[in-house]
Amino acid sequence: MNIGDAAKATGLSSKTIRYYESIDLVAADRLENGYRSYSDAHVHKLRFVQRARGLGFSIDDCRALLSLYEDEHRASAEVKSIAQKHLEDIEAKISELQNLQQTLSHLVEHCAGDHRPDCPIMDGLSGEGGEASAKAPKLH
Amino acid sequence: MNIGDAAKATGLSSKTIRYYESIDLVAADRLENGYRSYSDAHVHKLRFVQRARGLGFSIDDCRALLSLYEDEHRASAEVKSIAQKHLEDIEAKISELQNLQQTLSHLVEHCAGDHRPDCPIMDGLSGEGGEASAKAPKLH
DNA sequence: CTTGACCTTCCAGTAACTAGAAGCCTTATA
DNA sequence: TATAAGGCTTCTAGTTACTGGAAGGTCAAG
Repeated sequence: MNIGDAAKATGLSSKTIRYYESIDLVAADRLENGYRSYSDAHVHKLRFVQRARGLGFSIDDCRALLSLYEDEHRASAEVKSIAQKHLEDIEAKISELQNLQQTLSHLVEHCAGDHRPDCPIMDGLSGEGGEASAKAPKLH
Repeated sequence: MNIGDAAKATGLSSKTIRYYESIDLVAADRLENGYRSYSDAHVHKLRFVQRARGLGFSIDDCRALLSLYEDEHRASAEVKSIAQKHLEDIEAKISELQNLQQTLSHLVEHCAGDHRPDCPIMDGLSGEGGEASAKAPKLH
């Protein structure tokens, strides 16, 4: 099938599929006219990547997972280790965001939000009264 | 003071401060030798931005917040609206990540993580038995 | 034979920096 | 006074994972 059909079959855009090929993640065959041609196996790999990306795995993780996917003799420990690392990253990011959420919602709650200039949010940002952001770790 | 001292005073790197100037976020004066020169007011603005970034505000948000910061007649409602929008984004992202975390931790828990190839994580990614990632929204 | 829907490649832009190169300025020391 | 270390300058390019758009080739239908 052509790239458009592969796109429909996987939920990825044609652009994305071409991009994946350009970074040597999932290659396609070529027809005589230069068009890309996708088999069921190709589509499976693309869907695999689509699901992994949907779970937040990086492209590099996807690369590793794909090669394990194709490896008959893989050890599930290798897969698990990648997933566990990713899970830890996610959990760390959740904590970060929860910190931010706490700090921010505090500030927002205490802001009148009217026509006057007085604003606890601004005070927090300009460093008045305790370091509002002192504990807020960097995003990403 | 020179950029290096401003960096120490704000917790930002010199590179970052130059970058902020290049995108017209916080400009510095210039000495005769071409060096950037920072006053206390400059440093305050930089720290303001540093705190806002620490709370996850985008550069564009920072730009808006800075101009409100400098505006004697601002309405706190404007500040609050920016913060509230950001807070909602954060909360949305937390939910997304919590979804991923649930799905992933499920898969990870059920993976033996040994030398054998059988792997529920792989099964999930390859689409066997229910769409593991169907509900997982995109990150970012 | 032309229209429209495909397909191709290549270039640029996104967010917010960060790294590195090449070269000037300043300050301290031998 | 020469020089070496360190700080400053600008500019380019790389990071992540795509996305949009331009210019042009291909194919099926009417």
